[in-house]
Amino acid sequence: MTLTETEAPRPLGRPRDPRLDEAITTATLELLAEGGYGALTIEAVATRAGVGKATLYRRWTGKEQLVVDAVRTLSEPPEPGRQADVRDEIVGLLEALRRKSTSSLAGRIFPRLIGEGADNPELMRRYREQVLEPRRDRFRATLRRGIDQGLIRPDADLDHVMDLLVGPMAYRTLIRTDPPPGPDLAARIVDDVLVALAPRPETAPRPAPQEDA
Amino acid sequence: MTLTETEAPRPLGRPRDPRLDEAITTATLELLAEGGYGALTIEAVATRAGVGKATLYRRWTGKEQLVVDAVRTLSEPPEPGRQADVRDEIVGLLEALRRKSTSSLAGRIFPRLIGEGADNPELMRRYREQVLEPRRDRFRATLRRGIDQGLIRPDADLDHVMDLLVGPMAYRTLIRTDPPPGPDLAARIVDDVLVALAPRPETAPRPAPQEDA
Amino acid sequence: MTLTETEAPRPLGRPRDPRLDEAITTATLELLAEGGYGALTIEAVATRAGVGKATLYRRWTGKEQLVVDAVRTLSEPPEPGRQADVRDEIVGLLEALRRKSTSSLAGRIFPRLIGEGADNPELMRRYREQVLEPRRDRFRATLRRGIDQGLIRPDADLDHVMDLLVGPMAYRTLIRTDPPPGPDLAARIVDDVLVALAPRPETAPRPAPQEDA
Amino acid sequence: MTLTETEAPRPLGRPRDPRLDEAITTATLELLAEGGYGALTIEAVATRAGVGKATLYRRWTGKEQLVVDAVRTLSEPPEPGRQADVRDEIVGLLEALRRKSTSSLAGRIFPRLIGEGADNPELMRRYREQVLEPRRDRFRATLRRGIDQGLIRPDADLDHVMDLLVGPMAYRTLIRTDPPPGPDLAARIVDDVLVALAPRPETAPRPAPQEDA
DNA sequence: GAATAACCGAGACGGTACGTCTAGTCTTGTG
DNA sequence: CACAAGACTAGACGTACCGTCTCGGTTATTC
Repeated sequence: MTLTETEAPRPLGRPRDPRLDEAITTATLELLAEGGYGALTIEAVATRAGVGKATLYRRWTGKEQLVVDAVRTLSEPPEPGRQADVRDEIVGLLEALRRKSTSSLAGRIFPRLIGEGADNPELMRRYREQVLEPRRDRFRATLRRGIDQGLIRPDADLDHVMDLLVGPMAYRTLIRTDPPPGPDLAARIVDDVLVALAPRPETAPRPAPQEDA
Repeated sequence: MTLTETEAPRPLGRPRDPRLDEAITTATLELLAEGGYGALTIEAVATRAGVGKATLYRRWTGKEQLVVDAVRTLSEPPEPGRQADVRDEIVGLLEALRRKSTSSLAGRIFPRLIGEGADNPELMRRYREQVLEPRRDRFRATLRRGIDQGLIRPDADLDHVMDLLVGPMAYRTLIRTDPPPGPDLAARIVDDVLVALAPRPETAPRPAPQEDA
Repeated sequence: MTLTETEAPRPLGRPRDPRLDEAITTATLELLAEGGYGALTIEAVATRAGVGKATLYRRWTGKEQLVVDAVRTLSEPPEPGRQADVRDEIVGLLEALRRKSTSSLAGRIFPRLIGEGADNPELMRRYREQVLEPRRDRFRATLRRGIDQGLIRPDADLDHVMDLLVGPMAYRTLIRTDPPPGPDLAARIVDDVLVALAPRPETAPRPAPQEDA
Repeated sequence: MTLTETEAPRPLGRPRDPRLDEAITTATLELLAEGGYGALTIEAVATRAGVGKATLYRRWTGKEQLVVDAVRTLSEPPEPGRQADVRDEIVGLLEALRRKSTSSLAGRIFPRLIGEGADNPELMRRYREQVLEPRRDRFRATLRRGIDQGLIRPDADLDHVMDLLVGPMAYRTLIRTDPPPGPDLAARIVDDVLVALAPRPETAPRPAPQEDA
């Protein structure tokens, strides 16, 4: 049974040189590191990569797409190491986010993507799928272990939980950047939020607002 | 006692036409609304405002400053109405943020500012001082009332509390924009977070993580 | 005695497809006719001929050579028909030149060759040898008949005579193109010039310039 | 009676710097002299003239117009000196044409203009009006003196006469460039052609072609 | 009321990057 | 080897903005 399946139709002509992808991506990241987004021009990337501009436009439609791809290769391993203690693992994930955002190149590029994304839904979609979602999957698995261990209510909406945990950290690294968030922030966020998420059947989740009316 | 004090030195020459500030700001906002940040060029602003480019550069040093100022005039009233119930008032403040971010012009401009700000600390500083801080002051006053009413622990770090409340909302409107946050999000955040902030002397703030070791 | 002589060394591999020469030449002429020299790009020729660019460069070194060859095939028959009257035959040759220059594709291409030739002696040489000289040979034969018939002085420099006859026509079709030369121009040139070339032993060819000295 | 007339409306804004016209023209001619038409790129002209590309495009619509203007300034004085003898003066004019065409920069540029002109009537028109016609006016005046002195028939069509004289020289400098025309060519052309143009009431202008029938 | 000084609209200026196009070469698989 | 397809480097094209400068001309204050 020789199922031919889809079988890539093998395009005609000279195939694209796969090494150029890397040369271009590297040049992109170098330029970003050296001069920020403002110094990232297509012409500079092409020159630094030793590549014609046409080669660049053949593979990416513009600067933003190029940056997304470059950043993706940069941010592959979101693995903070598996911890025995789920709470510590969550802290580790948040702390990894802080370190990445405050120190590295990614910390300069990420806000740009947010900015571009506001007028460019396609860019945002690609970023979400290729960068954000893989990380969220990783995070979600950890939270599931938290449920198994009785740390988190079994009926909790894990997406919402992630919003509560990641949101404050993102806010402090992107928007309220001054004073810069310290290394204890992750633990503070986790401890505060986990209180609310703890399985506590005997406590009313909402402390009677009518006392104020 | 007529203290002359600093007394503006009264500059020589023809004074600046104050109406032009408004014309320029209006043109800026219109262009942003029509074509996004990419369509916002100094030349287009000048043409639309019926003004020479020099007049623009006489008053602002560049595009970013112009945008910050324009946005500031746009976002003056952060007043969601004073509520009797503090909890409802906090929900109102967060919901106002969501509505602003998801619907209006500001929702397109704000991410751009974040992006520009990453490489432009001066821009970020101005934005923080002129837009962010006034809103935080407003929010902080509300939280103080929450302490007075016994809703929030008296020793809570209010800046941190704001991070916990605003962070998730910002995260959902800026970064994890899909699916878009709904009108119930503000209440969910507030209810979850306030549990953790409630004055609860008899409860350990951290629910014994050793059960997992 | 089978003398092997030069005996083409019979190249290895697949032989060149002779039909492609024609396909390329045809495509070249079509493009010239449609959009002029500016529309004649190597890529367009290759596409139209259904041929790879390499095939083109394998046979011609560049655009100019290609055009020369294409024009040559176009302008093969310079035969205006043999006339009994030599004077009429000369008129016919000049008139053929006028018609060719003012009406056809060649009239657009020929000036280009002149232009390219100024910086490209090799091109000019090929053009001269392959297009010009054959026509001059034809013309020269007619003039020889003119000498035989007593129309032209036997000691006349026929190359110079051709310059005197062809020059004015070329000038009117290439340079002083406005107003465009009419069908009577050939006869006017021939009649005027032949006066000077007539065998007239009793007349001094040069009307005594010493009267002015 | 204050006739307002047309009165140039005095354009708004900063006036164009007239020195740049010259800088650009000079750069154009230098580049043409150094590398021929192929080396003449708009970018090179702008760089050499120390000028932005926009400045160039503000004043000329393209490369051809720029070249025409540059050539015009180059070829202003077509004055070979007024000779007592009209015949010598005509020889001088033709010889000046030969020298210009075979030696100088103009000799490289002129053929290019012919080439471009074939597909670019507007360019040809400008060239004719700004370069050619002034020279022809000069030539025509000389021919009129020739009529006055009895050298040329009073009823001669002077435009046609110029074609007969200039045509052969142009042909030898532009098209049949090999062998290159020598310094005696002008005299040969003039002497031959003037025979045909001489006032000769007693001679039939056409030497009986019926002898050949 | 004349001088002075800064304002104003218009638009030229040197630069820089854009995205497209073509030239001429190189690299695939196929014949 | 030839061939079609098309990737590749190089670099010019003409356009768009940037931020500055230079005009003629307009308000204000100061002498």
